[in-house]
Amino acid sequence: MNDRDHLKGLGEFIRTQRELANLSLRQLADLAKVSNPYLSQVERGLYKPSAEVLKQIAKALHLSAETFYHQAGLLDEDVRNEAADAVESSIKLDPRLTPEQKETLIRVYRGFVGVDR
Amino acid sequence: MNDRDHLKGLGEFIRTQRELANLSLRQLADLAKVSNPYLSQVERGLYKPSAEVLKQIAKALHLSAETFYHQAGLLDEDVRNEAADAVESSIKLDPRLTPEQKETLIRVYRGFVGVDR
DNA sequence: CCCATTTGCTTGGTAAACTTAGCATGCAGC
DNA sequence: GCTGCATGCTAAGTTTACCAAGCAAATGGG
Repeated sequence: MNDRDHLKGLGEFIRTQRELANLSLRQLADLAKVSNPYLSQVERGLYKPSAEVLKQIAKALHLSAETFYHQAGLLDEDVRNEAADAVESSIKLDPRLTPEQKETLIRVYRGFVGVDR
Repeated sequence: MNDRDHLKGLGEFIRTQRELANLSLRQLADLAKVSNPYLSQVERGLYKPSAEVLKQIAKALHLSAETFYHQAGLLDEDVRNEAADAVESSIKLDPRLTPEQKETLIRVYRGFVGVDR
């Protein structure tokens, strides 16, 4: 098991978030005040960004720094799979969703993770 | 105004905590798995430790990593829509989902709640 | 006193984070 | 066709986090 596997995960996570925000690599790099080649390398898992860079990226994407630290494995706690139930329960608790929409989302989610309840 | 001033604050903070715990520099260095010269330099504000080192130090001192990140100025911002974003962030953190699946789920979710970011 | 141990620090080096300049492709308008 | 601009990437360099070895001052026991 490569030590840098979780790094790659972090990079993919950043790239996904960037694309969800419809930002180009250069745009995000400017917002986060890092060079674009460096961001490129981070997203491909070649380097692990410092916490400050993570913080800037988080800010640029309007996400919490905690989210990124967690993804980067920088927050000590529990590698528990409570994350799985977190998706379903947060869906169930979201007041903006109708019951039908909740059901749809959970179905899609379970299809992805292969849960069979 | 020197850029390293807040760094010095962090170093002093670490040193204070270490002394409060009655640990020698070398002892804490061992616990945190860093070299003792390096810890010495960190405490005097010469270097800014990575988040991982901070995490190890926090653990060794039985303090929360958040405390240190905050002290290091790595955590300040953005405590906003915590509840409203619960669905999205839990999706993002779910290790069983591929980036593509996360993207799909979030798109569906945003479609439902009518978010436009 | 002497020796051992512990304290924090300096020096010199390596590896990795991060930058600047530039390359290649793709797409818009002319 | 070109031209210009945006995209992401590579190559080569600088900076800095971090380590191993070792040094000087203090402490304490014999």
